[in-house]
Amino acid sequence: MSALISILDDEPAIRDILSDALQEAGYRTMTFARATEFEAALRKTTPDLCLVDLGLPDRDGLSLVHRLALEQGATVIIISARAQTQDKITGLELGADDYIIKPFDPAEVVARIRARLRGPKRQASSQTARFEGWTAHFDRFTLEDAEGVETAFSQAEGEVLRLFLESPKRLITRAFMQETLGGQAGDSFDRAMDVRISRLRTKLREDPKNPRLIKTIYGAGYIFLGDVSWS
Amino acid sequence: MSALISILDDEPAIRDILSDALQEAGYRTMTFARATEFEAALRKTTPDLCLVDLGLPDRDGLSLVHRLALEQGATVIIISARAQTQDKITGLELGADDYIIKPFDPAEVVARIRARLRGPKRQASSQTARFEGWTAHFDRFTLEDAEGVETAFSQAEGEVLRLFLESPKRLITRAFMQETLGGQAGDSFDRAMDVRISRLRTKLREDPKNPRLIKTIYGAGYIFLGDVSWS
DNA sequence: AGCGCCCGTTACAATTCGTTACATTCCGGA
DNA sequence: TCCGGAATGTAACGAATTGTAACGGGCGCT
Repeated sequence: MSALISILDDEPAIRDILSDALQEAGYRTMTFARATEFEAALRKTTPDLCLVDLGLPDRDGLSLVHRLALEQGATVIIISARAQTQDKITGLELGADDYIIKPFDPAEVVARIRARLRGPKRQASSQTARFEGWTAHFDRFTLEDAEGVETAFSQAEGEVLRLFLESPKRLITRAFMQETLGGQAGDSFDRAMDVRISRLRTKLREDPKNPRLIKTIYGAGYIFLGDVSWS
Repeated sequence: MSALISILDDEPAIRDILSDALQEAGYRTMTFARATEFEAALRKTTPDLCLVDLGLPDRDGLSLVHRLALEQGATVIIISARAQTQDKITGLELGADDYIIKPFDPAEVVARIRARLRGPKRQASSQTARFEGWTAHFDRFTLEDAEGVETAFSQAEGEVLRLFLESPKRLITRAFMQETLGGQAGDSFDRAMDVRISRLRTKLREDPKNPRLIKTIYGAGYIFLGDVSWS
């Protein structure tokens, strides 16, 4: 299943252009004309990335961006006709990940979205992460508990763990995981991801009834809780 | 310690402008005129972010970007005079995180760098609300009573609880709840909302005959009583 | 080949949450 | 006050989603 991208713009032509280009590129899209509709949909499904047009008629777009980006931790790209540097700075400061000016080339928008969904970069030197008494050594593929006991984790488990540790306290959708970890997109529902998570939870000694670190969000994805520091 | 930013550009004026603006913004900077110097420095220190000018005299900039971004995992922003869409796409495809066109406004560059460095570290603000001896942890999906005992609540229950806690002591109509929480506004009355509230009341240990916190207004909706303080 | 480990697949159990069914409560009118 | 229909409470059911034990193919190693 590919990543889901929400488009919020009051001009139907813009919505269509973006939606077509993104679907052509293999993404799923949802379009909204008004902020209220968009917010209603947000309660049900969580998009992997939001394209938001500023200058909506029914709401202050910047406050929406702020709520989305900083409070909810979503990935947001602003699309706007306002090309002043100050507008861009304000938008980025409020939490947007990118700021694209109208008129735009759909191909560039797609490229910028790809760059965002590629996932957070890690410093080549950062191969160790500490969190909640654990230490993950990605160079050695081991997980060290508070007492210093090391347990090995495998490649697949490490990919998932790394994804979590790179974006703690943020919702990670199933779609995004498959996109990033390269599970084959397509017909079969991918239970492989569930199994990976299950195995990872076992190594983290999570209580199945009451997971403290990897929390499931029914119908959406997972959230990794816990403060992470890389070194 | 502030983040370290490497600047690679063959024009001294550009290097100075960028370096000054970034230091003004609180970053440490290192500047390089040629790719070879830059690569030599890379072996000693790893910058948190690299600003790379394409069109360097002594090397194909794109291959440098590719090595930096995809192989070494560095965060790279391209600065270039080439404004064609295809150039941007190629740069982003090769692993750059952003692509800024010359001439640029230094303030915008700083804003975009801030947005990049904020990236993976961004955490959803911890959402907790205290009311009448209870503490609701929306980041953890748990409800903590006065003794510190935590009970988990589910996604759907949390949506309703959040709605109440955001508007305490005010009437919340049934219609508003359905619109906001996205239940299909179909033909039939949505009993799902009643059920959600019922389940929530159970977790709040409400006396069914005499609810203290979630009060029903017959024919209208609900009111959440109780003083709420968010943090 | 034989063994062992990784990891996706399958099958089944558990959970979530909307729907249904019925009990209970509310409120206006007789 | 009593009655009846509408509104609300909630237990029970079931479809969809998720957890995980078990199986087996693929691959490297001896």
